[in-house]
Amino acid sequence: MAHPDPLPDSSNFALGRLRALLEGGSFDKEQRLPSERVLAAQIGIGRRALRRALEVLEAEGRIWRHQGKGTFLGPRPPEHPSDVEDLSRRTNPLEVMDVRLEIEPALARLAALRASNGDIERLLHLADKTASMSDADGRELWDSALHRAIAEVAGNSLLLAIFDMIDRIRQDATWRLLRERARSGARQQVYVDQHRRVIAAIAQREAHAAEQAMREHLELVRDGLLKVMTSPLPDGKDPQQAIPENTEDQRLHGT
Amino acid sequence: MAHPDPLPDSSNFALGRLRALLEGGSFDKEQRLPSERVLAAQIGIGRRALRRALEVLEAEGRIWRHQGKGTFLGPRPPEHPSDVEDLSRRTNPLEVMDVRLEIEPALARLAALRASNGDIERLLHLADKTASMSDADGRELWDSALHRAIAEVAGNSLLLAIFDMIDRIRQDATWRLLRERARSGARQQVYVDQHRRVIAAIAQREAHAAEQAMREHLELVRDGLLKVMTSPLPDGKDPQQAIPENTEDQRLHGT
DNA sequence: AGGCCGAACCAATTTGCAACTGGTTCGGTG
DNA sequence: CACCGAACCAGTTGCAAATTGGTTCGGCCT
Repeated sequence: MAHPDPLPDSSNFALGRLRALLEGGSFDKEQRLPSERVLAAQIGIGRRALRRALEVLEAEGRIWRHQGKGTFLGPRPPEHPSDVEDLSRRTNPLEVMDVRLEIEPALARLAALRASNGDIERLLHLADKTASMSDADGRELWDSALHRAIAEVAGNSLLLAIFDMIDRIRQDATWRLLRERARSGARQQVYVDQHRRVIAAIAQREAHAAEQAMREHLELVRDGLLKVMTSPLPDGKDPQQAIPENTEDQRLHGT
Repeated sequence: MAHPDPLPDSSNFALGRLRALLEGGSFDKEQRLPSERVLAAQIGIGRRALRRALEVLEAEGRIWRHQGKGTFLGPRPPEHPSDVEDLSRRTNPLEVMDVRLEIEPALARLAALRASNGDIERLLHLADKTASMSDADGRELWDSALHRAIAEVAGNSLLLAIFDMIDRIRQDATWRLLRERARSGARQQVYVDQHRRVIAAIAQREAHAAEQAMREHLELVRDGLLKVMTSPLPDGKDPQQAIPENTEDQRLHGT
């Protein structure tokens, strides 16, 4: 009886009954099955026996179940991964920077190709705002607004949505402390200059220059982040405590 | 009095009063202002006058407002763009394919570097399932599950989240018809072969081959999409009606 | 003892409703 | 004419109730 294949239905009446329903394509062609309580009553068996049969079908990949939702036909759909809280727990700042280095230079290049004069005025205004902020919190807000404005100007709605997802993770409170330290001191002025260089390239419609300027900017941001993460704090605190475990470098194109 | 600068408060008592509050950094250092009704009562003016003053402040970028939420200091945050319905209305299949061509080859390469034997078994099982489906709906489901499994194996949580966003848009009902046509006929068998080639490269840990195989697969999918979109239907229907206006080719790296 | 059923409870999700917010219109007042 | 008060519309949030799968328990039958 130690048969490795769980298919024989001989030992289970409910399983055969369920398979018949599934193959029959019932349920109004919807993917959702009735609730376990209803289904058990329909077949005329107990809920415990029904669940044992459903476990088999789920293991075979014919159905998938989720607490609070129901039981459905077909392969299990992806979990909703856009929750910023969950996601910012699973990823880490270096992953984020690698993806930003992949996305934002392309956005800057597209922005250079499509920016109107009004767009450029708006970017300059945001750059001024960013530079004029005195507190770290204000800098973060306006810096984010500037980078997003560039993404808007690029005119690719899907890339903009991807940027927004990354940006929301970036602004998560967990990493605020880390980024404030990476942004502190003389680095801030360099960032301001780099912002202006990106916008200047966009204003002159030099796509490649804009792409390169953005890449240099983000590489400096990443380098600052790396230094903060790997070097100990002057007062002795351990910076690693704020960083999830997965810190390996994952280049996207370095075949 | 056609002064271009909207700053003079002389004509408006409420505006000066509001500016004083904003500069004073009140409101418990929170970004949220009291509701219009409360704020109007505090200042001692009517709601209509208050709103006129708030319009000026909003145009200057000092505050932003949203119905149902409230009035806040600082730059306007990005609208939540992860709603699949809104997003699939704004983007188009070609934008999606361009981004997929940017993301998924990288995922295949990473998957080749990190796949365990169990992962590879799972990918093969999904490929078999995809190939065995007889109806278009089933093919779509299992094809999506296969591509996502590769993204899972890649092990970069942020890229996985980005893939999921794209995939949810891809599965939107609006484009179902279009993709079914692009997938029809002999093309289906080629897709099956390409899937197996990608998985074979992953199984042999050949990162570059996996990346290239995935790129070729997606390029063929995009070409099929292009043909369907640009050529008229045999029965005379206009395929353009299902496609938003923004159909220009937006390469991400073709400087 | 083992298998099954009914019932109850837990936990995650969806749904519906009430409260609140900005957006708008209307009539009244000085 | 500018302003106010009030009412209503529309979008958002928060919370409680209902629903669902996940789990445990006691009782019944073979």
